[in-house]
Amino acid sequence: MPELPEVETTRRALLPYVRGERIAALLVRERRLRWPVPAGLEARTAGCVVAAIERRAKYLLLRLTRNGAAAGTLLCHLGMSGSLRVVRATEPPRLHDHVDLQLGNGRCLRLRDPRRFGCLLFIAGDPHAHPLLRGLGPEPLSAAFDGAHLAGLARGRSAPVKSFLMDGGVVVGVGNIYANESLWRAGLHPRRPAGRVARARWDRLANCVKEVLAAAIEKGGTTLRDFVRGDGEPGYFKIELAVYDHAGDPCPRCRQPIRVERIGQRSSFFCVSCQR
DNA sequence: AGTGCGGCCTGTCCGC
DNA sequence: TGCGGACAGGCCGCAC
Repeated sequence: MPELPEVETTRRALLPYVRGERIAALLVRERRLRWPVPAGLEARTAGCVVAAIERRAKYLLLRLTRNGAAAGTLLCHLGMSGSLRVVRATEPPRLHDHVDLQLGNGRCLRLRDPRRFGCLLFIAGDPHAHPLLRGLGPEPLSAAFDGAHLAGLARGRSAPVKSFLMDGGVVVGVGNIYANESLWRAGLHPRRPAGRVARARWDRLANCVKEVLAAAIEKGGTTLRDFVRGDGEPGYFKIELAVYDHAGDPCPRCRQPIRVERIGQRSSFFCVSCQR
């Protein structure tokens, strides 16, 4: 399940193989993703150069140029089962390999997404003005994300702090796993109403989010080779998780058993003893 | 405006 | 062993 660290790891892994390469052809085998892959995308992208790969939240942005001038952006989201890999153009596609971006260097950027929660869209103008990106909160690892930002938005909000933290308008890239881990690290009970979190605790939470995500990205760097080896699965890395999927296990801090409850339709793992 | 929830999908796991 | 059902997940879009 690609969360922000996985998406960023993917971006870094693809960059050396894709940046500056010409698109020989775009091949779409399955258009039915979260939104249909736009008709005519093949013609729009063929001959373009992938000038850069950026990331915004969990979206990857492939900046295209034609004759050196901006020619639009491919916007890709991996949903929860998606992966992007660089393979040799001759490698036969497997089940759920929906899109190939065939490159001039004999390689191929291959999108695989069994559950089809992901998307591949084209944006002609400024991608950050696109409805999907326009309303997003700050990047969690940027300076704009801090305790003051969280405290300001939380004023008067009754939603559980966990739901608040997973709201993309508040901060991007904090999915269920990292929300659980960050709240445990910060000692915050996931059900506490966001409007009733003391000011100093927002500073702590912001720092914990940054630490958890940065550590995961660092871990991802150790498995970069898996992404281009072209044999098996895209090497999602294992991260040591303190609470997520550890119901009943002892809390690493106080040894009390980890509880699991549903908050906002999501499984929430926490320690009743040291999260308040 | 804020909040909660349904729906999109398939692979995996569990119990019968 | 085979089968059905629950569940996991991000996140849009709707209803209140």
